[in-house]
Amino acid sequence: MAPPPPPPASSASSASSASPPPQGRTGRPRLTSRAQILAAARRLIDRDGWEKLTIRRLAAEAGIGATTLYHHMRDKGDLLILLLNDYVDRLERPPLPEEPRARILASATALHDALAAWPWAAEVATTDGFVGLLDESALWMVEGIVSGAVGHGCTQAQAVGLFRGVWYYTVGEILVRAHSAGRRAAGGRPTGFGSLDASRVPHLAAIGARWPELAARDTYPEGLRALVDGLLAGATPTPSGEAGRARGDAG
Amino acid sequence: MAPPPPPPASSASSASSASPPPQGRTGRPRLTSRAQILAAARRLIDRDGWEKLTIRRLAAEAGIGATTLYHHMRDKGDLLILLLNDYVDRLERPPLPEEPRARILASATALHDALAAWPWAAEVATTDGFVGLLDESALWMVEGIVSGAVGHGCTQAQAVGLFRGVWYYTVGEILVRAHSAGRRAAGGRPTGFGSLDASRVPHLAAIGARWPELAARDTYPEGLRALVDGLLAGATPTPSGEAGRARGDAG
DNA sequence: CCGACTTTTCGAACGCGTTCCGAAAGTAGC
DNA sequence: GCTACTTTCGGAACGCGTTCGAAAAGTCGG
Repeated sequence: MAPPPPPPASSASSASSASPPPQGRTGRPRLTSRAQILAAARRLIDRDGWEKLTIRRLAAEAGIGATTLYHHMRDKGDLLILLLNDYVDRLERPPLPEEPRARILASATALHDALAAWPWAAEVATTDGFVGLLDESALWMVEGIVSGAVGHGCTQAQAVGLFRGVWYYTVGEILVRAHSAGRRAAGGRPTGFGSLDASRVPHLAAIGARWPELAARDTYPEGLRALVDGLLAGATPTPSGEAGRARGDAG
Repeated sequence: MAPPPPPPASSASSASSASPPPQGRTGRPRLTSRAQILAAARRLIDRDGWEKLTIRRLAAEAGIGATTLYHHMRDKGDLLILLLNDYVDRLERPPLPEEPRARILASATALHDALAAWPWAAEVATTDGFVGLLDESALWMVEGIVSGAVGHGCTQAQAVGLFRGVWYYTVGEILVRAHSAGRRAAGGRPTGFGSLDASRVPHLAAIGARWPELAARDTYPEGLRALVDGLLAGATPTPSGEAGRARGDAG
């Protein structure tokens, strides 16, 4: 029954720093470093757009065979996470508020904005253990949410639960936004709103043609506030360790 | 700035009923009906599993050429939505509570459970205008959420906003769950929890190895309740049409 | 110097979703 | 019975992510 969502880990398949083992290594030496591949990927994206980032094109840009790339990364998702860490690394890190609730909201908004500004985030954001694949330089957003929850009096379990709720809501918004934008860029129909049976779905029929207008608004902040307030209200305000663990969580 | 999320429409590219134009039609007559294709798809899924549902295999199962399928549906996403509607049609429709908040929760849970039980939902749930592609026999879940919101005193804008919040949260949970389950089925590493810098991310470091255990719990219901309560609390309780539209929504 | 051993490189191939375009098979008008 | 016209059919091909296996290029122990 319990779904297995993103757990963190220090360094998984895709580490961040280019490990320096050019000394006394056995086997054929590499002709291309990971840094060179990432640089080629950035060049390719800047020049042709991120949807043109394919394995073969990247290999051509880097001047190597396509299959050689698979000795530097497990699959394309790995490459995207590498690029994401690289992108977040360059991001400036704003100061977070001290007040717990404000810190949660600021951290979540930073997380959301980082993903929203990264058009190809949708392709990896739901990877198993995604959060655990982030560099420590990106984990400050997760830390901000968890620390805010703990600072408000949540137990560890409640804090992780709050983060997961925020994560689900955020990643859902990002993915729907990304796919809508993609289709909208293509020649999509305006999705008018035709004949709904008013006796079966009266409220939807009443909204009718207004739906597209209403659904086009950016309601992420309101939803985030509502979610966080609701979760914080359900959390025990006893700041002592694990007390009251039976309340407010899946018992 | 405003993202364009799922708007409904009565019947888009993928209608539900097999239209009956076998009379006086010009052009070459079809050898295969849409119903036959869907039946072949269900057969294929039941026999080999849904991950084996590919265009070519489906064509072979239906006894037609692969490219012929594209005269019956726009693309594979269309096929999946056809199958989803077909699946939801057979679903029993539980009675919904009268009380607005309870109706919202019941409708959202039904939506969530329907998607969660449909393993390939993740591939289409974020399609642009997804909700609008649903048959009326599936829209009762959306109607339940919107009607609950309106019944609580929300304006149309607030009701649509509430639905979108619930939709984002739900689809995020579904997608993360689906991708986690997929990887976990394969030989995934246990995602332990290595060495985090306690001075940079103290709370994450403190949680440490407990994260997987805490993240494995099913916290969807708590998050849903929190989100709905928060959004209802922010909505104006004036049940008169569009009054108070400036409050609680994107002004 | 020479065979193990290890690692990298990459051409060939697979199955995928999808597009192109010519051939086939009907109806409609004459 | 012909000639349009319209629609369906499906083989060929494209680019995609990914796997396989053989060749290449180093280190190491003797």
